[in-house]
Amino acid sequence: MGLKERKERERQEMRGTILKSAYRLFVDKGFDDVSIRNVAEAIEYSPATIYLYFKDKNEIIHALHRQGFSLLNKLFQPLFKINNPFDRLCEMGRAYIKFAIKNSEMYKLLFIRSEPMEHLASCQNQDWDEGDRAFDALVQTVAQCQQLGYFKNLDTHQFSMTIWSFIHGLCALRLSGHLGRVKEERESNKKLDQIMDETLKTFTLAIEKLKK
Amino acid sequence: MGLKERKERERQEMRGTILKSAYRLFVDKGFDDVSIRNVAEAIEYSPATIYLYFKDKNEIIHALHRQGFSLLNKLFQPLFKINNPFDRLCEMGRAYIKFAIKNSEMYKLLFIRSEPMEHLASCQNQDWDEGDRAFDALVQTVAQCQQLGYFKNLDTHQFSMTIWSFIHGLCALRLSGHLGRVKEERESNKKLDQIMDETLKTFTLAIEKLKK
Amino acid sequence: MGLKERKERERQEMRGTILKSAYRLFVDKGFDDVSIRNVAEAIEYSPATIYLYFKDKNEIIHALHRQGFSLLNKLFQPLFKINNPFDRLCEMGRAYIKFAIKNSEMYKLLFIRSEPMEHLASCQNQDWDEGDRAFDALVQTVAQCQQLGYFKNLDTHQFSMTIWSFIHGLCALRLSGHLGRVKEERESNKKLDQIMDETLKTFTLAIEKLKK
Amino acid sequence: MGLKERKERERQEMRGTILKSAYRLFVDKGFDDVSIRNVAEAIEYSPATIYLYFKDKNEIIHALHRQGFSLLNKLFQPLFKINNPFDRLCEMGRAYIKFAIKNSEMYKLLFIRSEPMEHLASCQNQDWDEGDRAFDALVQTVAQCQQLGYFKNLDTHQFSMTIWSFIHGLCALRLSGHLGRVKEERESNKKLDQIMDETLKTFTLAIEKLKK
DNA sequence: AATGAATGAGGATTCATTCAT
DNA sequence: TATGAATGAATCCTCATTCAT
Repeated sequence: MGLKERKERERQEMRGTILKSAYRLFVDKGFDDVSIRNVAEAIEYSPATIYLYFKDKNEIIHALHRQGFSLLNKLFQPLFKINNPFDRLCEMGRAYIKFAIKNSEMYKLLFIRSEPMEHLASCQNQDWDEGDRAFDALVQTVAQCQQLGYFKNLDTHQFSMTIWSFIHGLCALRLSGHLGRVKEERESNKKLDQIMDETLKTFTLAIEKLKK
Repeated sequence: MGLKERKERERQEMRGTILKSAYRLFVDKGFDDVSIRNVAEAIEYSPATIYLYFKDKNEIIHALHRQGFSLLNKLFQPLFKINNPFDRLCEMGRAYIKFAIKNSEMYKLLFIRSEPMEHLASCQNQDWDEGDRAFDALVQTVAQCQQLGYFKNLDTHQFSMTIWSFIHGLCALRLSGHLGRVKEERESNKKLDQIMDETLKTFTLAIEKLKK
Repeated sequence: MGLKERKERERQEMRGTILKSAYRLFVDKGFDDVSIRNVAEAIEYSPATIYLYFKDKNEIIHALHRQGFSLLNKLFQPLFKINNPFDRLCEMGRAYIKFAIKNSEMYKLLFIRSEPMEHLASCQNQDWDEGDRAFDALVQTVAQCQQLGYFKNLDTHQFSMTIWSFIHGLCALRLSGHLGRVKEERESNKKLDQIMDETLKTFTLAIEKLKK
Repeated sequence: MGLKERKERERQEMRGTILKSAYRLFVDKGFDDVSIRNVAEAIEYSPATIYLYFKDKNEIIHALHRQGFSLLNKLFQPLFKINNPFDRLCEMGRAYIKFAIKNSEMYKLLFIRSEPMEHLASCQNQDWDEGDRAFDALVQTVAQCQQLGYFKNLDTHQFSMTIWSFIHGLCALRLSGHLGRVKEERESNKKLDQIMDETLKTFTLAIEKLKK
């Protein structure tokens, strides 16, 4: 009994070690520098060993994907202490953006690269709790806003999608380098963070007006 | 006289052939499978030949990049026949989305991948007309909307950024595969196009209300 | 126990095989034809395999470099049995020349090509024992000669450098093909070995006179 | 008549242009950056054009080789104004070293690389005036020194070879990077020029003593 | 006289993966 | 459980050279 459990525990620890190392490579060097070899080297094991814990590279990426969403959910959790749902919504937006900037490579993995979602789709596993949970946090908050009169006459789910689209778009433009290339911004020498901040504020201002 | 011109024409044709082939690889196999070797193989030339027409891989990608923006601008142009700026704005959104869906790999190249923008940044060429022109089309239309009383009290440029962020985000979520994974959508078996349509409509509805 | 050692031995054998093969390519085709590909082909392994034993091409060259110096030192060692330092000096010269002629490509690697020294300089490793040892053998012998009254009033180190310069120059001219092109030698149909011998003798004769 | 001559003159001018460009590449970027392509690019002609003036790359290198020797001879010429042959000998040494340092890549071509001499040997052309002339300058000066009592009882030709060997060796060690790696020099932080200077002085001092 | 077009061969590396041990 | 050994397939890119025009 105990032996089997210990084995299993050790196995999970090793998986953890591998993922941690892969994650660091991600953050430090970017997506393309996460190779089985590099990961193995970093944890001072042989590449072949990695294959004892993960079927292939996709599985590692997928695991990181799940970790990333888990982290994102953790970031959202404390925001539920904020009672005013509109304030909370704003803070969620800020937290999301902050996450995207601070963990840009991870963000790319979670939301921009299509490989992980394709992998997910190809799995038999139909549900995907972590992803749903993050979006649910948004939907609930939007719903609560509506109870206070915000976003009247707009479908809760649709409007949540709208918000997510906006905020993801803003992050994506930043990470792809487009934000810095817009002529007006370029010429005014604004910092990227400032541009994002102002655009977020504009959006906030706009949707705030949708109150009856 | 004619000889020189013919040579030049042939040269341009060859460049075109290479680009077309590169683009097809894009569409068929994705960004990462566009290699000089692959392109050369596809057009049945030696890899070295490619280098007679393009300095390096970046230049090929950059050329496709420009082609893509040029195409996008062409799609926007006829919309200026629409007199009502708000209607035009809506149509621009639809055209943009349609472009992103129909030419998804191209869209990824234009707006999602960071390589092309990095290349652009590394060039001495400070200006980037095609990109500016596309965004200008949006800014102008927003400005005209404001003259009709839309989006009052919002900065023109900022609000244009907001719109672009939203619509790009929507396209990006679609292309990364996220749109199809949202639980509610999944369960209602909606088609992706429909989801995008509805979300766009919601956004349109929302900003339409920002009229004094 | 034994397994680990066997593995290690096999590893060293493989390294040896690679180096031997690289060396043969050196001798047969010259420095520039030593490529990873060539080496791999010669030992009938894949190029990638080479990288399991050597970090990169430089490391192979460096290893050969060390082997060469090691061999040179071995050739000098028995000469210390010769008690008379001046006689020993002469024999060292002869041995050096013999080495350069017999292992001409190796000599080029050790003393003529600049790549290995550049590699050495780029290493963090400040010391370079094998090289120092070879030169020390010369310096010590010169010092002992001076104790017997040779080379009076000349700085030991400086004079050692002088001797090395001369003898290296002689070898280098031989290996670059200049020795055979000097008109007088050409016309008298002297063999290259003879020319070197006579020049060495002249030098010996000259410095022998520097005795008080 | 005149037409034929003009054509020939133009031909020589073009050869000159090519060589000048090749020479600059040499000096600026080193031996390995002299490629037909690079040369052609530098003079803004097509690579194929080069082949109208030179059979192949070897012929270009050979031509540069001759130019180099011609330059060296030009450097020696004014030294014949110095009446005292021993002084002249010393100055020749200094000039030679200066040339080697200032035009290191050219020096490598002239005296270190074996390709040019191999090419020379493979030509039907048995004589090689420029090379002979440079060495003759040395032999003559040595002979004149001997008439003043220097280097008594030493064969003129042999001793000239000795001197050349020494001085070439010194230059060669410098260019291969060995000079900077000798432990004692390394530790005393001497500049390379200084090391060469001191070694040359020691040699001069030594052979000066060979006077009856 | 000049060249545009073309290429085969080759350069150093890196990768994900497999398999016998 | 772990790994050392191995590789085929890729990557971008450069070269000297030829030949029809």
